[in-house]
Amino acid sequence: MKEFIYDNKIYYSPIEFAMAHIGGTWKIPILLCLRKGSTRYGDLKKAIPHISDKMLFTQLRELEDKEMLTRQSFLEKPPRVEYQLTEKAKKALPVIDQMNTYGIFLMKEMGVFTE
Amino acid sequence: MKEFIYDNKIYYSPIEFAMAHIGGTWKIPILLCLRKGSTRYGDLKKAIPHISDKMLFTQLRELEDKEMLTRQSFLEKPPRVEYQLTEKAKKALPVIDQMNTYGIFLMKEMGVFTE
DNA sequence: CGGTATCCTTCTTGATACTG
DNA sequence: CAGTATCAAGAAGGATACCG
Repeated sequence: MKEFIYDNKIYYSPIEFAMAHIGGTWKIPILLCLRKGSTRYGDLKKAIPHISDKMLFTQLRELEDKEMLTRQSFLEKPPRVEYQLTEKAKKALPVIDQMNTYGIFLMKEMGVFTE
Repeated sequence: MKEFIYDNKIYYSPIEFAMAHIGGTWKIPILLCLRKGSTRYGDLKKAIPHISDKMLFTQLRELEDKEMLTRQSFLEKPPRVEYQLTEKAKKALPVIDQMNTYGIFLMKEMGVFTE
């Protein structure tokens, strides 16, 4: 597999490319919350309590730039914004689920129990 | 899902835990090379030319600490060291393959072609 | 409500050089 | 051959405060 450039960044494998879309600490939790029904900024904050505003903000923008979600803003008072998964993001969900399954396997393997 | 602590580090989901094992830039490429038959430090260097010695060294140690590979050193001249995937790591391979498939899907979607 | 900006710290990665 | 050490640059992440 040859390396390639996308958006001024070099990638050496499809996996690196995939990781740019769903990797890092926050992207998967955000995508999972959106699947579970959260649509608004405040919903996401509640569902992921340990994320800072800055991280939620920057990660949402990155996901939007990568077309993993759409952002629709309504001109109301108080303001309302809705985030939705794109088809591209929905295709990632099975991968994420499998990763989750593997994580649970590892936790059992290492003797990590969660009550 | 409640957060949990393992090895003095806090995790908020099984996915984060899985990512600690196979995430980052280098762990997956290393695991894939070992699957493809590389067993020695030099083999890995050749198969992943853009990795620095420091990164290869530190990532191998981390993977060893996490029991994703075994390191067997032979007292010969010149020295010989062999790395092998553990069962735990082999269980990650389907996840990695699916991630690869998703990466290829994304590349096609974004119009990234590799000759 | 839903951001956005600034500053600062910490973690990750890279370059380089040296060793048993 | 297979590391190991040191230094530095850059990216990622957290704290805090303010805005439309």
